[in-house]
Amino acid sequence: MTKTLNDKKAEIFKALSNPVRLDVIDLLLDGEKCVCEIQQALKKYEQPHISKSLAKLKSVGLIKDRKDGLNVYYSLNICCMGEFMTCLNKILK
Amino acid sequence: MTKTLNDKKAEIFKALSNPVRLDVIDLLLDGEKCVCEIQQALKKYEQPHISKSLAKLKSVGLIKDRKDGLNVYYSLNICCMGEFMTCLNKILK
DNA sequence: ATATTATATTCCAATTATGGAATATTTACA
DNA sequence: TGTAAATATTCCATAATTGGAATATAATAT
Repeated sequence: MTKTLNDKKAEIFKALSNPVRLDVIDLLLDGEKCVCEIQQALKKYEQPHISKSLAKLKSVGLIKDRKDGLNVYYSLNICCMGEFMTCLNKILK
Repeated sequence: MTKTLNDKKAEIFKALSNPVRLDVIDLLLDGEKCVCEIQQALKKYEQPHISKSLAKLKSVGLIKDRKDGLNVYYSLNICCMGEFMTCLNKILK
């Protein structure tokens, strides 16, 4: 069965529907980060958990990656994320 | 355990992570609608399914309702929804 | 009171997500 | 080649979501 527009949007929202992955998004809103920096900032989560979170966000196109030696750098791949998060923050404050 | 900001945001995104509920959001972006109008527009889904979809969206504060006789009218309760959907549409086009 | 219309809820089996633990891959450098 | 550091993947038991079917509620009119 072929995916509708809302099927694809639902996948994007599903990728965002997890607090760990939202913690990652928050960090990337501040600019590109390597995995090691993300792990450093989110020490409370296991390394494989963060790695899987990044993979999920990447799989729906929300973030992109770039390799440099041993490091992998991730950054946001969708411009309107910050605006929407700011809006949600206001509503939830 | 007490909910963090990102726990609450995750719940909002979870509510949005379903194509039927996104179909409902699309309709409400056009303005307030009663359940009967939503059912009319989304005939392919069962009535209880639509009712549950509305309940889920309301439970996280994305939409609000208003009763008038036998009818219940729903409308969006978050201003930045349209803007973000437009952004996603562009990316997914 | 009863019937009708509009909407909501409950129950449930099947599917999918979650995160921990162990393991694998990739790159660089001695 | 061998080792270490950075990152990714697989496996798995538990938990959560999904949507259909049946049923319930609420408001109005007769």
